[in-house]
Amino acid sequence: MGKLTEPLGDIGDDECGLPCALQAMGERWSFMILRAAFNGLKHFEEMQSNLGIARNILANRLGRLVESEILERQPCADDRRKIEYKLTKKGEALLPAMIALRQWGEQWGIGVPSNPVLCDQRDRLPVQTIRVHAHDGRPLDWHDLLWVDQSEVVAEAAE
Amino acid sequence: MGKLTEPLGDIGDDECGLPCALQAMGERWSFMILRAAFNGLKHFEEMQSNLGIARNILANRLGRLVESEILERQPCADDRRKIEYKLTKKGEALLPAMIALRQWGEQWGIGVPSNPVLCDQRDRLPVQTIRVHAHDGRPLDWHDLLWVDQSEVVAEAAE
DNA sequence: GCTTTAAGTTGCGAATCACTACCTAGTTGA
DNA sequence: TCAACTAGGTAGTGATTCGCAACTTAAAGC
Repeated sequence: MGKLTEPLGDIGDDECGLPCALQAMGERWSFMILRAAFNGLKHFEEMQSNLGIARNILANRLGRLVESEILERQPCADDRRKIEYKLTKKGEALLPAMIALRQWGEQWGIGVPSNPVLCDQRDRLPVQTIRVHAHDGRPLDWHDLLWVDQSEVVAEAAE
Repeated sequence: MGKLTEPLGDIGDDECGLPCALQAMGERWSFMILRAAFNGLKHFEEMQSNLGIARNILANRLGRLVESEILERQPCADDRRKIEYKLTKKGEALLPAMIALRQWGEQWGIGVPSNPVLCDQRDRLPVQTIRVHAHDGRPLDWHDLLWVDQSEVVAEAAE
């Protein structure tokens, strides 16, 4: 039977958040379902027809996302056949990761910014490309980074 | 048969960069291999023992990442048995997406910032949490966002 | 030469995927 | 009230993929 507790066979977590994130989001369709949720799709049939995913896989993924508390599952009041899937805070927190991935795809896959463009509601101007920023706001690249042991960091940051 | 060109059965791309990104990065181990690359691991055996991934899967994933031009494959000059996998520019550009995912895992999975902490080399202070920013730098949440048609955006941005 | 090492490949059983058909509870409407 | 329809699944089936272990090939090292 489908062990729901450990979908990805033990990706081995030292003390890194990435394996942990992949535990919840590492499967093929997870990001696409999340995108659908961010785009306002709330119901099973909606997602199924929109994504073209197999019904049993969608059911399985939705169950897993609910179990991971990325989505919330609540029966509709007005039509008790319907079930509404909505993003939790934890789910919403995946937005930067999703946008970063999307932007990478735009830039390196499709070649040009895809349509529609993600904008700020306030001024309708496109959002920035997602980057890593230093604490003072400077954008950083890979070669500007360093892994520091937690104890050292706390000491210095407390200054 | 192993069509290498389309690893993830047709995730259906409207005009979004996300499906495109998932085409290259959507498989179980891809992010873990990428993390290894960012951490300086360059060789097959190194990655295999470090990640604990099956040899054939690693070989397959590496081939795919090279094919997607995320990694570059070059024989070592000093020891011609060895092959060096290194990140391309395209691969390095995945850093923000990877860090965003790692930070999400830290915050919502493990619960606390994991060890070691990612810092700026310059001042050894931790980097910011990755977020979506408006063009003027304001951090944005999901509800602050809006999808705008490209034609409209260009017109307004040209101002 | 003989052994070791790096980077794969092959074979096989187990798990996962996608496709289609079926099921069940709630709703509509005649 | 009873047939038809709809939302959200489950079941069965075959094709892929995964993970493990064993084998291969080519280059060093001694």
